[in-house]
Amino acid sequence: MAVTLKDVAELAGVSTSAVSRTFTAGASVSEQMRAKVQSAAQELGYRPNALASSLTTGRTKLIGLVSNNFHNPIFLEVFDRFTRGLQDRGLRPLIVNLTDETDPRHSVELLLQYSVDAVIVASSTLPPTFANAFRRADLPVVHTFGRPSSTPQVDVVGIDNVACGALAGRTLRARGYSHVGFLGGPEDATSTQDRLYGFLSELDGSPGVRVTHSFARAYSFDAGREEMRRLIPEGLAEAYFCGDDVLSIGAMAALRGAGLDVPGDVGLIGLNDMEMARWEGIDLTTIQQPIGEIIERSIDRVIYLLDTPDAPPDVCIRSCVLVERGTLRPALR
Amino acid sequence: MAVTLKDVAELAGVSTSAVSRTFTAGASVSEQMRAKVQSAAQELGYRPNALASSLTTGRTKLIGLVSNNFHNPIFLEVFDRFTRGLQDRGLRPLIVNLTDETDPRHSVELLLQYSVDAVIVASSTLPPTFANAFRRADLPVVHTFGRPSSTPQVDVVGIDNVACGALAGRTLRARGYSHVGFLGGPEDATSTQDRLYGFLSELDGSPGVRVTHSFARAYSFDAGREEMRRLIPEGLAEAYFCGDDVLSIGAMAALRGAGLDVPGDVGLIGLNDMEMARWEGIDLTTIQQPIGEIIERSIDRVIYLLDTPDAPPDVCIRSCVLVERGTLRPALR
DNA sequence: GCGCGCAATGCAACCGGTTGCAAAGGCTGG
DNA sequence: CCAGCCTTTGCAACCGGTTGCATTGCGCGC
Repeated sequence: MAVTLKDVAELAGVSTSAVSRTFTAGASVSEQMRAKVQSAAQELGYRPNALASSLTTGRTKLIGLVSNNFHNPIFLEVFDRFTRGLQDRGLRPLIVNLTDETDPRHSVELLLQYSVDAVIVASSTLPPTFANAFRRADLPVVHTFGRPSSTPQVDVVGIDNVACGALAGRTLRARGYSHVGFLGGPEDATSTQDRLYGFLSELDGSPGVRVTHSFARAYSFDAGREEMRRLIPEGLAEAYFCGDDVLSIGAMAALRGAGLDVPGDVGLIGLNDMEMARWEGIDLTTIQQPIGEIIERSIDRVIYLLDTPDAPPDVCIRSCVLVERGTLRPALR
Repeated sequence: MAVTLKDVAELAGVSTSAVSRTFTAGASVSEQMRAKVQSAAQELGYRPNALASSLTTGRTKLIGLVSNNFHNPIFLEVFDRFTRGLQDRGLRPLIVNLTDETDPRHSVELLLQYSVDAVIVASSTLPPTFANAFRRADLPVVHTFGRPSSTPQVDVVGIDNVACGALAGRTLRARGYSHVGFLGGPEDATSTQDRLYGFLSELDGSPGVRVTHSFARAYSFDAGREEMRRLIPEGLAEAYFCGDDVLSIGAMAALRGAGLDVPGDVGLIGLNDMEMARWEGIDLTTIQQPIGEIIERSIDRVIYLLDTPDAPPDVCIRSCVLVERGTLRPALR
């Protein structure tokens, strides 16, 4: 069995309170006492039980990390940064992998049972209602990659997808493409809807630019490839703004597989700037989402909410920039 | 504040024991009692506190999941399967992201503080001593993707890397390549060493087959690309067995970037068969590791160890098969 | 009608810590 | 030398559950 507070107290010949205080920052303990306790603790190899102490302190330092993006390579980066960022700050991520089968409500109950201190929902495809459910259970929650709102129910950290759509539209227009396409992610995702809206609004009224759009069933390579293969016989646009990078890479594979050149015959622009976008052989022109900043901010915000549970929901939008690589033709001049 | 057992007991007008038993499978409770308690619990929205109960039961249902592979796309699949598999069985993964900076001992202490019931170490690059550290702390541990041993200190589930190396060697020989190369992962990883050993042993004494080898600094795209670029001016082998798929893809990018054709000028064979290996445009011939089976087995084994902590360490080896795609020339005939 | 066995229930101790409160001790200043 | 204050320490209650044990009550057979 594990070494307990009591064992240490006995060995040191002091009360359990003294031992507890030795391991509690800012408690009133004399130097001798601390030394005595620590040597006893050392000798026994004592480690305080974080879960037991959570009972009285009300803090578990456990943070629920909920996502449904376990198939998108970008998630590797997201996940790496979240786990590192949390553990660097003494917090532990408790992962919930949302699959199609799992009932969303179930994840709320689950995280409540483990008394997580807060929840991070990391997904651009989950509806706002999902994050709200945690809020209703009185859990601080941050929706990372969520849709910005002027009347937010929960904290949101993310990007302005409408602006990204517009940026993509502007970029394609500047390249002189006269027929551009939007090859979106799942139609019901808010990120898809917003990007399309921005894209269309930007190009609406641009003389001589025709815009078409369609949707892939998911943010995935296969979905991008399938949708592009479907489009080829129907007649292609000159360039596509794809839902995200992995979708773009799928679309690129379909195009090249059909003997078409990118960017010679068809241009592509993605969104995310995941690591793979830089790979030689892919070299995708894309809109960069500042993942690192978004995640840092999400963690900082979650920590703030721990001490300020009643803080009004805040929305933090980071701006995106174009990363020029090799899948669009050069700008007109 | 959250609803507690006591609140429910009060509302239902029964003892706290009765409420506790209602939520404990196999406890002695009458039907009326259960109904009464459940309706009270329902009314208050009561959820038992898993952490509090762990104090007396000694079970947290938390499983430490430790890895250092957060940059390899294969880990997406591994991670997805582990988190799903565990949660489907009512267990919660507690992630530890091992970075170069973090002291390995720290992760032991951390998981002990959270009283995890067991630990899964998912990595082919961590040394066996790492997993042993958990064992010494009396935690059941399974080393997934670990090196098989005839005198294991901990449970291991994985593949026979020596056999994989041999399979790769046989495959290349059957294709009639007369100069083959091993482009391994990090030299200090046991998986790299074993694959090289199997590869060399298999080809040793094959008349007319010359073998060279070198190592990339990591299992990553960039490392594979770098190493292949370094090899190009030095003179290439006709085909390479690469440390894993992502390394192969990096090597492929370097070759194609240098104007060489795969498999026309240089053949490639990888290991893992990650999702990306199937992508059009990659179409990598590779040795398939049965990830799904390995992970299922790891989880089953961990669950077994929960009830049988003193079970002698067991080694489970799954066999690998060649997946023929488009990066090797056809077999001789 | 009585004794017995069994199922259902409550009491209270306990899991491993934390913390308010009061007592003890040391130090200060007068 | 004493009063008073502050620091240090221990006691005991408590966090939210679980469980061994004793008690109660019921149904049954004779």
